[in-house]
Amino acid sequence: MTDEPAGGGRRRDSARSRELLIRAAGELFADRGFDRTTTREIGERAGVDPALIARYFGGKTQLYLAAAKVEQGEAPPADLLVEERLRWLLDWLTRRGPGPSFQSAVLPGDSTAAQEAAREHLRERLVEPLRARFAAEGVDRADLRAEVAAAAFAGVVLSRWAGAFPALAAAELDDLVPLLLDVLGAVRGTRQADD
Amino acid sequence: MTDEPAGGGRRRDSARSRELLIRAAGELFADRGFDRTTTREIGERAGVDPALIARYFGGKTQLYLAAAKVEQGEAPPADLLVEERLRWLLDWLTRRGPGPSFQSAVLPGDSTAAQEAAREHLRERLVEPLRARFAAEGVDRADLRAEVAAAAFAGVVLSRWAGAFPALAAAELDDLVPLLLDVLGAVRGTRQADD
DNA sequence: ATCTGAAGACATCGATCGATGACCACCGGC
DNA sequence: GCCGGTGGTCATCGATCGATGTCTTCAGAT
Repeated sequence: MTDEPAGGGRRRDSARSRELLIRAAGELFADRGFDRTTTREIGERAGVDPALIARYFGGKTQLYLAAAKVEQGEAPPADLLVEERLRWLLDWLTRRGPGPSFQSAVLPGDSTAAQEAAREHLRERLVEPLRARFAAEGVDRADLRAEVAAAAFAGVVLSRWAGAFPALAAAELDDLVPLLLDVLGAVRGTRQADD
Repeated sequence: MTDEPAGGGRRRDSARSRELLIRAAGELFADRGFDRTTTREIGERAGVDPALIARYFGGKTQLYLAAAKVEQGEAPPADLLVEERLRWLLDWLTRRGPGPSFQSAVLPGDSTAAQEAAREHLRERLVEPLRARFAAEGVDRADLRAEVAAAAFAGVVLSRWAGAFPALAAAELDDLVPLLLDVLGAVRGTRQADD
């Protein structure tokens, strides 16, 4: 938190090491997911000995939880059907990577503790705002519609990051946002289009 | 290929072992993905020694490719905007699991050979029919729209299988199909709705 | 100057996984 | 009734990864 008044940067600083580990872990988890990220990679990127992960956090899983908590502070809940929110979230995800929250939605059987935390995170941030909106709009099956929209959004975000679809990966935000607004909005039922 | 005329079931039959391995591998890969499936699991489920995987196929990756080829024969390309096609595919995926084809769309960096084969499979089966349809309908950016629809569909299918979203996981096909038709169709642009 | 506890570096363990190769059992042909 | 080849079993290797424990180094109090 507080910068060190003594100049030159101190060499022995557990708080700083902790922070470096959390930052590196957040980036790597966001990029590769939980399983495919090794503690050795995290340590290397952070410039910190991987053994300190066990020392400071208790293990890889707890480090993940700590990183997820930090990430949660950065990304508030967002109603995907509000253009500026959608754009901001999409931009944030494009720069930072989708993170294990999204991957957890889509993959069976991550390490259970991390898995459940990530899914809860996702439900709070994405599904619940949509569900509340649909319920307020009087749409039936608000929960199902909200979940379908969130799942579709997750699919698009993850595919875009993974690079499986060339045009999607290369698409500009300005092209993607209106397209996604259409798609996600259609979860209410295009046929009757109550708006 | 040819069934054994000598009754009682033969005990030494490499063709049958191969087939059992492919079937078990297809199920497990579909359920857990490539990385999270071990050759030991495959062997156990198939009732065949895992060492035979290397013998008959050359390795886990080649076994995956063989299983994917079989799966490809079962699931022909499908235009997601045709209700019966969508329903059939959704039902097939619900029973069998999404398979690594879908997971590959969404995850960065599987084992490269398998990864690329799975993605190619997906592009042929899902994206191309949609792209052709959109192009025929005169919609601009047909490729991007087709990829967004495929990505969204992948997200829904994977989430449903993974069970992250309770209402989605519990939803009946009859409720899901019309909802998905709306969502995927909206990729053409709800606002101007050229239909 | 000395002592002490925290911070960090290093070696290594135990488990897992894919793959390999040696070995055994059976079947058909001569 | 030996014999060769095929199908199958088994022990084990090498690599990877998370975790643990020990040793060293340094900062600050006395």
